[in-house]
Amino acid sequence: MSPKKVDEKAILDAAAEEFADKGFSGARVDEIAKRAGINKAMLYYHVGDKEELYRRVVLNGQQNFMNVIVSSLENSADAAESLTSIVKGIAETASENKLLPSIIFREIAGNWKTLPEEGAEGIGKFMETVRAITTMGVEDGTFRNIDPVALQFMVIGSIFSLSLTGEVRRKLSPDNSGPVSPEQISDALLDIISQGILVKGPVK
Amino acid sequence: MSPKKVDEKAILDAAAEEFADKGFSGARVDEIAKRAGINKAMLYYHVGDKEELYRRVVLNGQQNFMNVIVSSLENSADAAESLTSIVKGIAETASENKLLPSIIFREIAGNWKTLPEEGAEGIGKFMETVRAITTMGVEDGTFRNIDPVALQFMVIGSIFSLSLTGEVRRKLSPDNSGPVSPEQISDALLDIISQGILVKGPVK
DNA sequence: CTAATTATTTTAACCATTCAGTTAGACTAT
DNA sequence: ATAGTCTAACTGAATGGTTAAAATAATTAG
Repeated sequence: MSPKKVDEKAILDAAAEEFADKGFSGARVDEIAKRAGINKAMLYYHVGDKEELYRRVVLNGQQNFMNVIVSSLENSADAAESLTSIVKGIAETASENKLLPSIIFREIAGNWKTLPEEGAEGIGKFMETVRAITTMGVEDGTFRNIDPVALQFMVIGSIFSLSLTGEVRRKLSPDNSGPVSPEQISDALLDIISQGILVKGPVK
Repeated sequence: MSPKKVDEKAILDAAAEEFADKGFSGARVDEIAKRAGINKAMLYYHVGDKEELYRRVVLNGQQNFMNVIVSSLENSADAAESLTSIVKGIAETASENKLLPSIIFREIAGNWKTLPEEGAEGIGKFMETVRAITTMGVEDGTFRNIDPVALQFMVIGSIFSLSLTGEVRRKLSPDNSGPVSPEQISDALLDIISQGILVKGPVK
């Protein structure tokens, strides 16, 4: 077995970028090859066809998120801490790696029709995890009796839309762009989620 | 000027469905024609090319949303009421009409590259409106000092992701699917947004 | 009112291009 | 020589868009 000249990671990175930008049907295999600086045929030789590229890219991204989530849970004592940690982790991961958020947003938009089997499985696992946290929080009295699924989609929908639009917002109105960095995003989100928006005490 | 035989609305409805399902690049003009029950050439004759179809469909959907928002604001006395009314209105519109949510989600995913000029403008107006509400709420002391943009994306990201995934969630786990109807969605969202998730009083 | 004429609407077949995927063979290292 | 790595050029299918002519409706002439 001789060493491969072509860096497989470079191909997958290029594919990730292209899929994130254009979606599965919009992505061009020639463009992926070009971004990776190789001949298109190499792409088929080393990785496989367009669907295989997509599968690999989705799985990679999913693994990133699952790692963050799992380690968040391991290092947290109670539900509130878990949620905080997960939100921070997701925001962080989403900012480094816009590919999965954008893919998931597209899949949501298109009713999960392009998603490979393994992808659906990973997302299912993520959903269960968040639900577990919320349920735990409700049962031990830390959280009010809220809908776990609603919270789950609030978290993911909010973080992903904030992460994906950060750059554009900053470009369009640099002074008034709202949260852009992962820290800003998770802070803003956690503040609203945990405290709500209403003033509770007597209005001064 | 003789009356047109082909119903333009039927074409736009078909286009909306196809674009919502597959996105701009995934959508097939032949499929749109088929869904509308007409010959493909008719589509070019009566409406225009693929981009024109997209433009029209996006504008239509945007108008829907703007109508809801404007009438929400007219009939509301203060910021809290406005927000409640807007959330309900958006949830309602998003459920009847999944096309704009899915288009917006795709545009967010792809950094607004496919969106026609007029579309960007409409979305900008929507953003300003929500920001105005939040700012008002903060200034009159109804809301805490929260980030308006963060709230805006929480609202839109949450409602859209909940609306778009409602069917799938119900299909996957009928008993534990979370909010599906527009009422359920807006109630759940408003509950969390306004109250937060944490138990405020002493834990029993 | 009917026939001829003109204008509009519809269709089937077609064209041109894009694009995923292939192949035959060149190059390189062992 | 042999096995693995790479490339330019190609192929076939899909698809956006066109067109020439048929069908239908509207208008006018007799």
